[in-house]
Amino acid sequence: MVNSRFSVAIHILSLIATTSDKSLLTSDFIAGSVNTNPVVVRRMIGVLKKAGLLSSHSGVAGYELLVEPKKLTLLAIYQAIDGPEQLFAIHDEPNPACAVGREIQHTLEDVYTSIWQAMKEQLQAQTLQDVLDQLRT
Amino acid sequence: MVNSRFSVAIHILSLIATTSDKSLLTSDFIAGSVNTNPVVVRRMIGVLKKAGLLSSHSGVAGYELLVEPKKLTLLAIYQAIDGPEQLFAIHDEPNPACAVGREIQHTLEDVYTSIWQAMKEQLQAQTLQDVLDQLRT
DNA sequence: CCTGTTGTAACCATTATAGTTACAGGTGCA
DNA sequence: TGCACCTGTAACTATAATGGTTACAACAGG
Repeated sequence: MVNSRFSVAIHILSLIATTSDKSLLTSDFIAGSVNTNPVVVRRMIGVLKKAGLLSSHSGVAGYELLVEPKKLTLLAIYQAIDGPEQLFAIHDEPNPACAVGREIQHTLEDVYTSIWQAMKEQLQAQTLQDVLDQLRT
Repeated sequence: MVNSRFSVAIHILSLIATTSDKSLLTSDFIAGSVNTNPVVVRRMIGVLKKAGLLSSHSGVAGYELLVEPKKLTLLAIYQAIDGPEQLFAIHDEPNPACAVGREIQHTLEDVYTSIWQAMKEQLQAQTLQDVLDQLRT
């Protein structure tokens, strides 16, 4: 299982998108909703900020989305947090003296690339707005 | 990134499928190709055996596939090794007092389920035989 | 100036992973 | 029968990832 950063990132962005009073949006408040430590939130926000998804100002509460929820695909979020494109690790240095060992890495990469492509399509097809819509129902 | 067990499992099964002299197939030999420890191989083989994909006999060298490579989908292998169906962890106990916190888990599960379905289709579409064919080229 | 906030570095506890040692017990051959 | 070789499995270890935590410098605004 991959880590929970993608889940946390979506949670944070959803919270920012749905909170109209931006002054409420402190890392402490967000951490309370996510149920984690404020530093974990600030760390994640730093990453999302670097990717251009939101803005923040040192010393002052309030985060703002820089991309409309409708235009923010889950893929963009995934890439912002540098989610892995190779989902499965390939064991190091199989024996090149063996016919299978020599070619297995390349073959597995092809298999995993096809899986990643399928995943990517799913991530591309869903936006933060879709998530927000589901939250409301 | 998920662990390398899926990769190792495919490597092991490929090796068994392509080695005609079954008496060569000791955990030591396989470990040499995978480049790991024989115990790691025997452990993995134990899992694959439990899933009915191959047979082995205590004390005697030689493993045999119990399913034709053409009929052995990567999905079956994936399920044999108990690969995760939830690829992304969802953070525990978001705050139920918050509108987002209350619903986010359920929403994320839906998102991740759609991703898993897409992955599943890819895994279902490829067989061990496809892997073997790619190894030869 | 003081309070509350962000941004970061540093550190820690927990867990997963895979490698390793060790050994009991089966197999088959000299 | 004894030996060499194998499987199966338990137990332990080193390493790395993850997420939580403490600490603090710097900033903003009343």
